[in-house]
Amino acid sequence: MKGKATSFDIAYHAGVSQSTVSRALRNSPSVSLDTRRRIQAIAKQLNYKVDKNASSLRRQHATTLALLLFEDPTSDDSLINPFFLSMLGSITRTCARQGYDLLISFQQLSEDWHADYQDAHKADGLILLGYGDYLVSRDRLRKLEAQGTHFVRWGAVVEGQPGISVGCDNVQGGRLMTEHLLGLGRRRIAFIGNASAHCPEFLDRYLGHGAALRAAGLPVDPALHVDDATDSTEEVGYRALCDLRARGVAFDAVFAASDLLAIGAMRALDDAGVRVPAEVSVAGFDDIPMARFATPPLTTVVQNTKLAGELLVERLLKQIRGEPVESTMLPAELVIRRSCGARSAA
Amino acid sequence: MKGKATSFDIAYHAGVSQSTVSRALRNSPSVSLDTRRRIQAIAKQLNYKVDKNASSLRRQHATTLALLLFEDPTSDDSLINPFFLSMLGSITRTCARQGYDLLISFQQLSEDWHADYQDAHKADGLILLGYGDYLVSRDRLRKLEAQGTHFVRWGAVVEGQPGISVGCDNVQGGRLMTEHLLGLGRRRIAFIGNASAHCPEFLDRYLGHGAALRAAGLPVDPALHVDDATDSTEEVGYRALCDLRARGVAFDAVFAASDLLAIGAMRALDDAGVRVPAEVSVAGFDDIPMARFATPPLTTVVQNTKLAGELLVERLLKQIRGEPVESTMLPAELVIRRSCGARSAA
DNA sequence: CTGAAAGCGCTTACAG
DNA sequence: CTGAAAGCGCTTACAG
Repeated sequence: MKGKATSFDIAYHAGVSQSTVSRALRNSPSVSLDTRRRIQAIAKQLNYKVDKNASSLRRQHATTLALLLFEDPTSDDSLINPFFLSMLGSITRTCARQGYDLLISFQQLSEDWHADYQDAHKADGLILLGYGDYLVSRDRLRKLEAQGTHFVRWGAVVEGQPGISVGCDNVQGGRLMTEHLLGLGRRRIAFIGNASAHCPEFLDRYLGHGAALRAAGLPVDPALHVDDATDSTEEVGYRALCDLRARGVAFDAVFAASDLLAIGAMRALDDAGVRVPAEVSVAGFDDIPMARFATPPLTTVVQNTKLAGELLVERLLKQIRGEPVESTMLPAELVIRRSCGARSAA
Repeated sequence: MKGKATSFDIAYHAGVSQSTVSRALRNSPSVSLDTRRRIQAIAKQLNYKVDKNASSLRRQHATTLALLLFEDPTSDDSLINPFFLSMLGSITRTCARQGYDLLISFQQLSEDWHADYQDAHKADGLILLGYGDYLVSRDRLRKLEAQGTHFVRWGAVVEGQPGISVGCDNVQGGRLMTEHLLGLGRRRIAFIGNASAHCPEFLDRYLGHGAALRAAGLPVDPALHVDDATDSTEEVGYRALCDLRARGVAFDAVFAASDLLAIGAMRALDDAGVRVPAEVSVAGFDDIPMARFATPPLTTVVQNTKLAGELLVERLLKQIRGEPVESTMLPAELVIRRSCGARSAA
């Protein structure tokens, strides 16, 4: 027994042909139960595993998915948006449950991430995660689609976008949060987050925010909008809040388009001696693990990442099988913590 | 052009044999530069990628590594220790830089994780991450070693352990932190974390803690040690602190063997109306991202996860190439934040 | 510097 | 229910 055992070794030990071994190991009913059992026992005993490369090559199917996490070129080398991390667990486990292996790669938005994985037959399909400029990634998505690559992405469900997405109902999330803030008696709500096609998720959250405002008969004041916050980092949130104060606009609440932005904003508020939530309410979006450990604990919008991961994998697998699939929107839900304060009156 | 292009297609277009195409694409100097360039250009134009399965099968080398994150069976389905997450980025990037693909899988400690990946020729080696009972995993490690599987693990560097490890200098980290606490005037330091061979990392931290105590001429009081904290979760930290208080022992500091434990302990302290750090100092270990957002921000021990990831990959690759490798210990460093308070005197 | 040929370890029609 | 044979798409001695 030098090197790994092959199906020929098993065949020899079992006294059958190699083809029968192959069938038995795939549990083909055309092999008698007895033989099947016997072969499987020998395989186990010899510690035999079907060679994945040979099998994939022959079947033209890798039984592997690739998870591509793409980040802004600007972002720090070691920084991963903690939000995606929560999804990672769910995706990994769902793949395992389905018998698929998962390749993972972190890509700069600038790189040629659309290539490789499926072309080289490494994976049967791609799962795409990552913020970053949507208008940049859209072209890549189109190319992927043109090449017939199977892929699903997490993100805003946008009309006429290439491929299919699973995303949170960002409009609803934005609306719910602003309604909550209004219910708390807040009237001048600053919004931090770029609201353009570059950041469709932030845009939707802003749209929901505006809808809630208008429904309450309140104006949408552009002076309260920090529109140049495209990246989701604490630094950007910090600066956004400083800008807001530098402009001299009055506000009694801050709704940040992500938790990281909100946490940065809270720190700026603290540095400026503004009390949260006594003077200003702060709200975020995502419910990353550290949201509950912020000071004060952050009120935010949860997205069901467990379900999201499952849907992403399931949709991709369906697509690979040639079944029809559609984009899906997951409901958003508020988590009320202390950063917005309590209702002022009954 | 139906289906993906193969090397035969390229050969046809270039007017050479398929073998020459294969050589040219691997950049073999035995093919004339001209021909090489021409073939590479055609390949690019046809969007050709070498089939990884065929290549791996033929070369008997997958150019793929597998990252196995193993967790306690007890831990929540979606919970991943945030500490490992920081390492993930570094590992992924290092693999990419070396031209290796990375498979990822989360395994329950109870599963047969030692099998599969290398036997099925999916990966050339394994990277093992995860706390959990070391005495349980050790047997698996031995089996891996007996099978000739290449692997490296993150964790305590233990005398006579199977395989090689990259880990933090936990003894040093424990010593530094206790010295810091002592320097702050604390004398009754509770330690949360199981100190046995089941948790060699916690054990080393405890050993360092004890060494610092003894060096200062202070006793190591077993009453101050919560020894049944084997899992690294906030809940366990919370309970540990409650136990400590229930026992009625006095303490002016808590050194938790991990940040998650420390954060749980701080919450219990807060619930009990004990002020941190005014009445009790709290320290952790790991420096997970949320440590700085805890209330108060947590003083802890940083481990260089970027370097750790790089070393893990580098060691594994060396091992695969048959070069000699050794376990390595990374230095530990304190991050002083507010949870321990300031020096009482000058 | 290039080509013809063998073979990596499987899976799967095809024939019996 | 089982076996002999072809072939998945490469890489690499071997020969020229």
